[in-house]
Amino acid sequence: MLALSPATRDGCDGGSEFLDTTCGFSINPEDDEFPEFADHGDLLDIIDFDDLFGVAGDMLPDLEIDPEILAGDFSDHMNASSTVTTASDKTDSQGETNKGVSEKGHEEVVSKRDDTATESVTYDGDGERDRKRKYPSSASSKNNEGKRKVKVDWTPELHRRFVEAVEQLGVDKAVPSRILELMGVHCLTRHNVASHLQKYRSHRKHLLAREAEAANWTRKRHIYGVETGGNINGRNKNGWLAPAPTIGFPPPPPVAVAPPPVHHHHFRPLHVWGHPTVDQSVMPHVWPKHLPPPSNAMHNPPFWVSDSPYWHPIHNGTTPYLPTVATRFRAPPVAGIPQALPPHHTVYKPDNGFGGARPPVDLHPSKESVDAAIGDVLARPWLPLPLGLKPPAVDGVMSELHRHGVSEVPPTASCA
DNA sequence: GAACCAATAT
DNA sequence: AATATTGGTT
Repeated sequence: MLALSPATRDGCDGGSEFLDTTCGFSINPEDDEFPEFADHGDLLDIIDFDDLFGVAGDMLPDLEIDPEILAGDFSDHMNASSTVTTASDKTDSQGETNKGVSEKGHEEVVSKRDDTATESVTYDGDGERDRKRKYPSSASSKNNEGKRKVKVDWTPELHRRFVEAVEQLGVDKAVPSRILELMGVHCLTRHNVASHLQKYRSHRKHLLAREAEAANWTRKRHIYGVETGGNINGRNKNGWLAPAPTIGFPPPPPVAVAPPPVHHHHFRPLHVWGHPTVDQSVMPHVWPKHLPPPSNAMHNPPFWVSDSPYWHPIHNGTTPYLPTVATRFRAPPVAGIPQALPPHHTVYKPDNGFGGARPPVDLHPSKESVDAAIGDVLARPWLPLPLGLKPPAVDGVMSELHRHGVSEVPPTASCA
């Protein structure tokens, strides 16, 4: 793979051999692991490769190899040094100089393709799939006369810095040039950042709209539905602060919160787009794939399953945190362990997506409403299911319980 | 020249 | 389909 330079921001971790003052990246000639990190046990923990690159490994950041290197013996170069430098001191069409990256971060993930290269090479750590073309023809075939357009690989680390910069500036005041300054990643051009910013805003807009609708839905629950589990006077029944007004979901419990997954020591790895953090392998096959999973709590029950998708603001305690739908899901109560029973399940109403007066019944609830309804069910599975949701088959439940060591099921609580 | 947005390419 | 880049406009 590329671009995992273990150099730290203060350059104190002995990763200097990987520290590239230009836009560099590390290549590992090994297929299965990243031996250059072998001496940095923490790094292996810090970096969740599955999160970063997806289980399938097909969303790996691409690596562009300097044509000069490609012209030569590729493997020799790889073996000679795990750092390959490209895109240094190049000028893009705007005349902005790619000054290169002086990586001071924990794990620099910066790469940049050079379209003048005749080949784009991807190293994804998989011998079977270690090279592939991406955007093979664009600049090579039609922009070959000296223009040096490079395609930026917005790796999670790069994006993390981007988001940090945006948040630091404020989303409204964040303009490409300022972002670029704050990021301190000099191999990017203003145009690169502008493009990314455009997408970021677009995504954010979408996200906010979605959350607004979810919040709207929640609000309607309060207005029309039954009290939903104890949001009283801004606090829920356990005394936690109510969620922010625009966020319709409860915040993570402050005490009973399970620590984040143990492999996330120093930062929560960011997603590559389209690659959810949640381990899909633990999901029931029947789970609708467009819905967030009901957490893998059955295996390792966190009470708070949270993700930090690529585009989301970084949740480091100092920056705003926008919970996503996925963050609403908590572990279902364990069979046999009594829990305080909230009064009722919410009465779910179809949602036409608009607030205000009681909406006319719409037989096509929005996806958000369905998501929220399912989320609510998962949060309070002991309550009757809302209309339209079917309980799982008893057999399935029993076998699942057996799998988790629950062989005895107490008599029916008959609270239906 | 910068920023934004739409179109286009991959 | 998602994402990055390019090009046009302000």
